[in-house]
Amino acid sequence: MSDKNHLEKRIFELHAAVCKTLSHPKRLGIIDLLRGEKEMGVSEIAEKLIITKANASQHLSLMRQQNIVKTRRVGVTILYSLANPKIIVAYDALKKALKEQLEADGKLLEKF
Amino acid sequence: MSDKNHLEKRIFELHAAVCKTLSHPKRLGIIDLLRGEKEMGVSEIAEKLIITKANASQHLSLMRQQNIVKTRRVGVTILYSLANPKIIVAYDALKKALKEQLEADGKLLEKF
DNA sequence: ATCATATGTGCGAAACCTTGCAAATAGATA
DNA sequence: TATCTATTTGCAAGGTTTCGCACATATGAT
Repeated sequence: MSDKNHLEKRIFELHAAVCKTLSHPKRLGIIDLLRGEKEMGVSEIAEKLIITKANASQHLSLMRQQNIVKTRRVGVTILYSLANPKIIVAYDALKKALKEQLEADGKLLEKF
Repeated sequence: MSDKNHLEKRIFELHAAVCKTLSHPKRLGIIDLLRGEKEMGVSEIAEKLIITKANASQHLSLMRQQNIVKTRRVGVTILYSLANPKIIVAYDALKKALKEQLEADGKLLEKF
């Protein structure tokens, strides 16, 4: 029991760590940019999200540590892409749950 | 375009806010306790997670603000339950993605 | 080797999160 | 009303996150 509880605790911690990485609007924006097998360099990502390159690099670095994105070097640029496309499934499931919740609350946003 | 971008930004912010709420081990523990239409009082939750009642109440309050849990009063105790069971779908999807990632990394945890 | 360009890193300030503890509240029941 | 119990809230300490800025590094081309 102590063992099982400890394992469960570890799992919650890992799960929470990934959620935490997903819990920033800019990082969600990055995931959305990269969905569908896309690859992008830091500068392009920074430009589309309207943030500094350094800041984009910081977020990407965090996401790489969590194995949410992976990198590939092509010449002088580093292309980022999703390391685990299944993350998108969770991303979409949460978005769907939120959408239905908003609709139920009458605060519906079309285009969601 | 400015409008669409702004809306998207709002959506990322909402999505991120919910992710943030899900990004704490104790709160994931609470969700896990409440899955499957279960209802529980603050004291019982605090006891099972081995945290103080005040702390459990603090986490629950945060989750109620995000409409992740809802409450119902029965006599002197306040029963908490999941407000939006679809959140569990996202929760499980992420867990599954993590599981596969860990297995691919060779760091597999059985019982996950 | 030197330069130009694409990324990454270190640092400090401000904002934010988590916790325990003590005190406050809200119903229920006598 | 007085009181009991379950829950909530206020607060301060300590920790973490995010950001911009300046600087550092890496690769390719000249």
